[in-house]
Amino acid sequence: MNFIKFANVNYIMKRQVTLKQIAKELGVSIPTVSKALRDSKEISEETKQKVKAFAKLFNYRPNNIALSLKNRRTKTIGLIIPEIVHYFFSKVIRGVEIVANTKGYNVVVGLSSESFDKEVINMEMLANGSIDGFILSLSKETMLNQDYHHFIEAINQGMPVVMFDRVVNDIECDKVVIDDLEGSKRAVQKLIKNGAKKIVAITTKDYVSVGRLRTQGYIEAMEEHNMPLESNLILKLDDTIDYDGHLDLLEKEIEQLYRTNKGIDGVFAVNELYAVTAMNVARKMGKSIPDDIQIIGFTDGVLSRHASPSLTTINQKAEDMGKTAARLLIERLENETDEEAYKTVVLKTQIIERDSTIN
Amino acid sequence: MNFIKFANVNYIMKRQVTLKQIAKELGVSIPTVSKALRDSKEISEETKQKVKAFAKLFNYRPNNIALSLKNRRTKTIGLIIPEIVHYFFSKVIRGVEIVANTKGYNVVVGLSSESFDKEVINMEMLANGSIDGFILSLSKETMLNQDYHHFIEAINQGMPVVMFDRVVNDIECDKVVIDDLEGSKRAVQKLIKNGAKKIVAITTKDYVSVGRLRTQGYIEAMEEHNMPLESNLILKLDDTIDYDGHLDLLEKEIEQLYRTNKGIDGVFAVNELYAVTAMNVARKMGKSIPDDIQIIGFTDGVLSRHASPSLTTINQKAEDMGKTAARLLIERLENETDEEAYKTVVLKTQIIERDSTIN
DNA sequence: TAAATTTGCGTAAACGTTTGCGTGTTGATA
DNA sequence: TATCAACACGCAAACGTTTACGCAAATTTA
Repeated sequence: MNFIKFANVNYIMKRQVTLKQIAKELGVSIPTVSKALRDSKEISEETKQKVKAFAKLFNYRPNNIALSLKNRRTKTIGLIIPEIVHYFFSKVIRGVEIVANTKGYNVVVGLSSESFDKEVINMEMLANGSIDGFILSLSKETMLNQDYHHFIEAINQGMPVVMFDRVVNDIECDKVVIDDLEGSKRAVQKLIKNGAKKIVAITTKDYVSVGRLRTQGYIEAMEEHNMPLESNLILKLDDTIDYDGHLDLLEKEIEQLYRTNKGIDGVFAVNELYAVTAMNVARKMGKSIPDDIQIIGFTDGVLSRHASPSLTTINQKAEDMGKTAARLLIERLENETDEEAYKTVVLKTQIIERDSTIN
Repeated sequence: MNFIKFANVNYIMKRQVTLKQIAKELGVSIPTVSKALRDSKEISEETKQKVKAFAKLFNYRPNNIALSLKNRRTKTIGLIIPEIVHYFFSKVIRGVEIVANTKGYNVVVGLSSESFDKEVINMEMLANGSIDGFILSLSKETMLNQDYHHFIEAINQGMPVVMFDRVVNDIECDKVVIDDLEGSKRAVQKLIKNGAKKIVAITTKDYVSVGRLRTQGYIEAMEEHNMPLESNLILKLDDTIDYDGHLDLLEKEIEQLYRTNKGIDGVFAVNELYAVTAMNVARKMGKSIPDDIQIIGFTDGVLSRHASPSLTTINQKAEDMGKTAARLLIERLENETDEEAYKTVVLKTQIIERDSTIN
């Protein structure tokens, strides 16, 4: 007999009790126990009482794995994200968790670390019966490679997939995105309306789908207001993997941008790291925010909120995105009906006004 | 027959193939297929070839749930954390993921949201066979309640538990913590050595174990240097749940602290939110950092790194903590040996020098 | 050529459930 | 008292694996 000790008291270690053990102990069959616990009318009141009492005493809980095997559904969602130490993605996780849990689902998280191979491996680890469906956002490498066979295979095997934020249009599955183009357009319009004359965009290379759309939003807003649209006003940064010194390089590039383009008075950045760095560099160069330069960044995260002055941002709706993705997936898992109606939900962004713009 | 479509090509939808189907197709028994795939010498070369070819063609993968049931181990770790939109905890997750994945484990994440009930519910959802062991950090409410029955029950049922960061000493299980006391002591010593004469501590209420220890570190350092130790130099904040306006309140309290204690020239904060807020408030009051006031915060996160000036911090070793916890758990899961030797691993912190102190 | 061994496969049981169905016992009805 | 329904339970099969064991056929040995 095994013991465990707490506060100097020894507790008998009772391994998780099964139907079999209850049945044996009570001298009935396993199905009888099962039925008694599920209140089947096949079983007499007396037996039910007995079984229930015993089950309660020994804290019986049906083994989830056995149920999963029998039901051929695990009530578990696989969530693959490119990076977890990241405000946006951790908020998405939270959204997924909240909806999943209220519907009785668990969430297993896989990290691709922006790597194609890890994305594939993670999906393979989960696709063998461990989960009922995927929620995922593409790694940067996958976007570069444009190799989507692992998604196709998953869908192919009847495993529903919901993509969010970084999606691939060609694949037929449910998707959740925000109005990247519209949102950036409004941000740039706000800078223009606030009187900015020379606005730069700090963005990523075009293979990042959301980066491309946000850049496009900047361009359209500028064009519609007949603002000077020069290619050197658009700084496209290579944000592959964070390495040490990444931040230094970022600062240098932005400083360079300011120096080669005198008179910049507006900055539109596609993420909050770029925005806050743009602000810090400007301040080090003696500029005042928002009087000399106004700044708006995408993604409303901790950096924006706690920067000084705080940053005006476009809310990326991370938690909503997670919740929506989870709802879409669970709906598809539980309604075998409307087989082929894949949806793409577009979430509306809004501008959170803070102190890096004139309000 | 079902189809899926990609790039305008129809693919036949092949549901995950099983041993049974392969057996039927090849006219052999299920065990033969199983053995063939596992290269058993009971099976002839010829049959092996045939089976393997077929399995490869149909991309056979053993069903994980069935394996879990048979082996009575899921190769899945349950990770319960109080909050996910949080630099420290998301880094811990990453650490756990990395180690878990390299050892063939999955990680299912549960969020307690600092709530006792959710912590219990999450553990119950997972403890019924879904996972092999827990890694967890206590919710604030649990620390307040001091109700640990759910941990005891888990351990009681033979489910190993590893606690990290916010641990409870009375429970016998593996633990990973950092040298909170030692680390804070060194931080405060640094401020003293740098010439600070009037140092405040901004900390949490004492029921938060790590807060208590860090406060204790401050006190010991102050005492050892014969510095004035006044109770109004220690600001103990109630950091239960983030509600809207939480930040405003925080700023007010800190401003109050500065106003009632003239001549503060050193701040020791137990987390980076407090540190960055202390800095922002000081700056708004016209103080210069680090010339007028030097600041050191616990936890080396994004806020500290991207604040301006950047914050000197104590590295909380989040990723190491996750990795260590995962290693401890997996070791216990895989070595049935050394039954009762529970370990507590203490990770050493170090000070990351940045611009909020004179270096 | 008979006996012993090896080879190659199938059977059965197990992991922990649930559910359809069969069956013996009880009590009521004719 | 014979017949029938209702009751209360057990059996079997199923989910997808793995593994110990049994057994016939093929091969080797004496």
